[in-house]
This record gives sequence, structure tokens and C-alpha cells, in this order.
Amino acid sequence: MRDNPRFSTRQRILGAAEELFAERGFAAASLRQVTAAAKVNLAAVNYHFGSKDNLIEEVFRRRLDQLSDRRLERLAELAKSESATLEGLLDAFITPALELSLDREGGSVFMRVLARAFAEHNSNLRTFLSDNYGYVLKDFAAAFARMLPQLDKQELYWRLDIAVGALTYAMADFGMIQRRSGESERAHREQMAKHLIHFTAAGLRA
Amino acid sequence: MRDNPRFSTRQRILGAAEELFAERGFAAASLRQVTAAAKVNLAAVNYHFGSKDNLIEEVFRRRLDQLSDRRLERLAELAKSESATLEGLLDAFITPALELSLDREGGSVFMRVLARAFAEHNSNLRTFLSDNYGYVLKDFAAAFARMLPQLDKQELYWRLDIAVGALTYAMADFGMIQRRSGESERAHREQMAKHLIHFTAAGLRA
DNA sequence: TTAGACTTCAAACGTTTGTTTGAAACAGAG
DNA sequence: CTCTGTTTCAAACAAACGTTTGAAGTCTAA
Repeated sequence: MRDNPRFSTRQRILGAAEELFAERGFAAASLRQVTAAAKVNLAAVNYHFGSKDNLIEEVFRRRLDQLSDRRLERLAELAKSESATLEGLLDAFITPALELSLDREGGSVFMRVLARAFAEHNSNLRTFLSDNYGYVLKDFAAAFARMLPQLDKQELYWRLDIAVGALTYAMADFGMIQRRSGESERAHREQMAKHLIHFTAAGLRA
Repeated sequence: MRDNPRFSTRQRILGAAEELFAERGFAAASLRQVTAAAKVNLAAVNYHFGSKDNLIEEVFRRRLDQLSDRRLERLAELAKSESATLEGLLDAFITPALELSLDREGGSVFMRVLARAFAEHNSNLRTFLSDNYGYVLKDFAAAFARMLPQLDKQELYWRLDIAVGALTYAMADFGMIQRRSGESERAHREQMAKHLIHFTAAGLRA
């Protein structure tokens, strides 16, 4: 999609920006690199998005609106059913991210962009993410609290913090484990999600 | 130390660079910002380090040489004693990092720089770190393999990957948990290490 | 076919970047 | 003191940055 003429200028810029932000970071990826990769004119960024900062926010918005909705849908389904487990709750959080990362049009790359947002101590970006998507984490935290009543608030928050770290790091593919040759991207990601759920569930319950 | 005249120009630059790299990233922190914070002349960076890239490597070298040595010392002590546990092994890895992060001269900031190195897909940097400090992770991985003989190689590597993610994220203080008012930095960090060991040990054993 | 809005384009704007330069200031040894 | 090597300094370099401009091109509806 990065440079496919059948997509609009807007979409091509978003796709190229996402890839370059994941690869080089927000500051190091220049608009000239982005527009060259997207095969559009340099001025198109400021015409369609107003500024580089707005472009960065749009890159997040395009994916996070859908991701947040899917996560909350799964959480709502879980709340209705009587037989919710800790693994099910983790699955509700992880599977939408897994599906996004398997999206044919560059979804996997976005998870790296998202992890970069944690590394950046950029307060504008953190405020934007917290203001617009913080309620998702809040809802999940409440569900975890109900699932693990034996843990006091402090203890729970410590463990959720650690779990989010493991999830973020793994979904961004920062680790050392490479996809085995002959194994599909999908199979690799599903393996990862499986191990992630198993590991974090044990850590949360311990 | 950042601008304390009793330290050498070289040390002041390293200190200021470490802080700004942690705060803004390697690309976004400019040499002019670094030299201004260190209260030294702009040209001093190229005089003492040759280039910005060399400066970045030196920021890592200054801390990682010591950190790696301490970790391997603890690992060697553990290998001698007969009563090694999984928690002890995790402690051998984490405690040196904890001590570094409590170092009065900006050690805590360095853990954020280290976490940024994971987020950066910069291949020069990754090669530098892997070439110079990869043997530490290798030695620890072998020790974990001995400690968890019931896990096959694939399973073990998945879990270690996830554990390293949790550790990296937590030690870099990327999470949401804030130090409670009235609690010392040391007490906060020690709490974190305790939870980290408990959580990861459960995940590895699960 | 023409009017009007929307989109693309090459070129230029003023800043800021990493790096280099050559002279000035400093240190310790003879 | 003078000499010598080391360190600091202000100034300048070309290159790259985000952004703005006004004209050229494209499309739709009348």
C-alpha cells in the first residue's frame, strides 16, 4: 500500500509514515523520507494533515479506534458469559491486537509504532493516547480486579504493570525469537499469543 | 553531574547525553542540547568522541561494562553454591541492574536509555550491543536451561523472551505505577524488583 | 463548455542539524 | 620564563529539516 497508486494520497502517506515511524522513530523519520516512500509530493503532508504532529496522531487514530472497539466488544461478551477465566480475559485483550498485527495492510508494523510510544517520553503523545484510549485500560483493569479478588489493589497494579510490559514488548517483536523458516507469520504470532497468555496468567495468579 | 564543574568535560558530556537520550531519544537529542546541558562547547563532542554515533556507544559502554561484570559475578557465585533456585537466578540478573539504577550519578536514567535501544531497530546499535554484551545473555540462558530441564528448547526461549520483555519494560519505568509520595526511590525500586522476580519466576515455571 | 473547488506540484522559506576549522587558552616540564 | 602538547572556543560549513507559497493540474456540477 506504501506506494500503490490505487490507494489515495492520504492512505499512502499514512502507510509510509507508519512503516518509517516503526523503523526509525518519530523524530528520525523525516517528511521527505515519508513522501518519497509514498510516492507523493512533499507538500501533500501539510495539505492533508496540517503538520507532522497531526500526521503522527492520525497514524495512531487509524488503528487504535478499531483496536479499542474490538477489545471492549470482547470484554463485554466476557462480562455476559458466566464462565469467564483469567486466560479468557487476557485473550480478550491480546487477540484483537493479534488480529491487527496479521492485517494484510501493515498491521504488524503498527504494533512496533505503539511500543515506540511507550519508549518516547513525549508528553504530547502520552496525553493524546491517555485522553483518547485510556478508558480501555481502565475497563480491563477493573475486570482483572474482579477476576483476582485475593490481590489487594497495590499488588494487582504492580502485576498488571508488569503484564502490560511483557505484552507490549512481545507484540512489538522486540525480542530475540525469530520466525522459524517454513512457519507462517500467522502461526508464529499465534504461538506468541499462546505463550504470552500462559506466562502472564501464571504471573498474575502467582 | 550534568553540569558540575568538578567533573571532566568528557564525563559531563556523557552524563548530559545519557539524560537527553533517555528523555528524547538518540535522534531527537541534538549535540547542541547535549553540550548546552553539560555546559561545554559544542565542538567538545567531536574532539572527545569523534562523532555522535561514537558518543552513543560510549554512553552504553560506560555502564554496561560494569553491569555485565556484576551480573556474571553473581552468576558464578550461584554456580558454585549447591542450592541455586530460579528466584536466585533471576535475582542475579536483576539486582545488578537495580543497584545501577540506584546509583547516585544518573544510573536510573541509563535503564531508560537501554530500553530505548530495544525500541530502536537501528542495526548498528543492535550489532554493537550484541557483539559486546551478547555473551551475558547467552550465559544466563544456559543457566536457565539447567534450572528448567522440563522445558524443551523452544518453550524455554519463548518464555525467556517474554521475561526479558517484562524486565526491560519495568526497569525502564515505562509503566503507569508511580512512586508513592513518602516512599524513597530505593524502596520503590526494591518493591519493583521483588514483584518482578515473583512474577517472572511464576511465568517461567508455569 | 465553463466555473469553481479540490488536489498536486516545484521551488523557496528560515531553522536546525552534525561536523570542521584555526586561533585562543591552558597545563606541566625543562 | 619558554616551549609543547592538550583542551576549549567562536565561527562557519554544507546538508537536511518542517513548513509555506502560488501556480499548474484535475475533477465535478451546472
